[in-house]
Amino acid sequence: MEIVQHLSKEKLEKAAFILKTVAHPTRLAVIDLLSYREKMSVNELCSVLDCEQSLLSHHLINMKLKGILNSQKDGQNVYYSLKEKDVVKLISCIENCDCNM
Amino acid sequence: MEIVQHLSKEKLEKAAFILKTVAHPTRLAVIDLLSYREKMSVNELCSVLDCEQSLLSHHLINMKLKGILNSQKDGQNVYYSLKEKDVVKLISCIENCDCNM
DNA sequence: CAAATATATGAACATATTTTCATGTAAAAA
DNA sequence: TTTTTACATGAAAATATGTTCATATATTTG
Repeated sequence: MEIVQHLSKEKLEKAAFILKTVAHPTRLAVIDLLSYREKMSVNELCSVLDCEQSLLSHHLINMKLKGILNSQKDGQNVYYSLKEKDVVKLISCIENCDCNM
Repeated sequence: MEIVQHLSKEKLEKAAFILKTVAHPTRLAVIDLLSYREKMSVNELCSVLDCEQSLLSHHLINMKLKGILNSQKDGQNVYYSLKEKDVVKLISCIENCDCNM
């Protein structure tokens, strides 16, 4: 009886890495919003999400760094958009789960 | 121009919560293994995953607590199985993502 | 019953993540 | 050209998570 893992250590680490950068209410909300609106400025996101500017900035920059978001400067504004659109699927995927809390 | 979030704070928090408990290489590996094998004992998981017993136990109990796993004692062994099978989808879902690292 | 095996537990420690706050920079407006 | 607006940055503080280690408990075996 031989049991082997079929997912490599690298794949597991990459998957965990992506999941971790998504696993936060604010960041999920950003992803969700950007799945409906092509792009949004930091300010717009700030007010919709009711999140402090600096904190949101940290989140956005982090998500960009990790390949999930894109940013594009236009005048004073910086518009963020989804780079990795597949992450949106994670949301609908998780909505079916019925885990305890 | 009115922008609203369509996901409630509760939904976002629940989703982030589940994603967080999944977002770890070892825990992902457990989920993956249990998607192929109905159930596995702590010992089996330990050796396949090459993970220290106590550490794995902590992970398993945590996942059980959070509604992802089930456990069932049989003699000296404790068999863990997937309770929330939908989480398996997260793995294939994430495998398509192409984020930077 | 003593020893061995399988698992759990909890505290201490290490590390990582999140949040806050004060301040910096660049563009636009007054 | 000062002020305002939008955003970024970085360090400190707060919090959460992961890991280790020593030990406990239950079950089985000799």
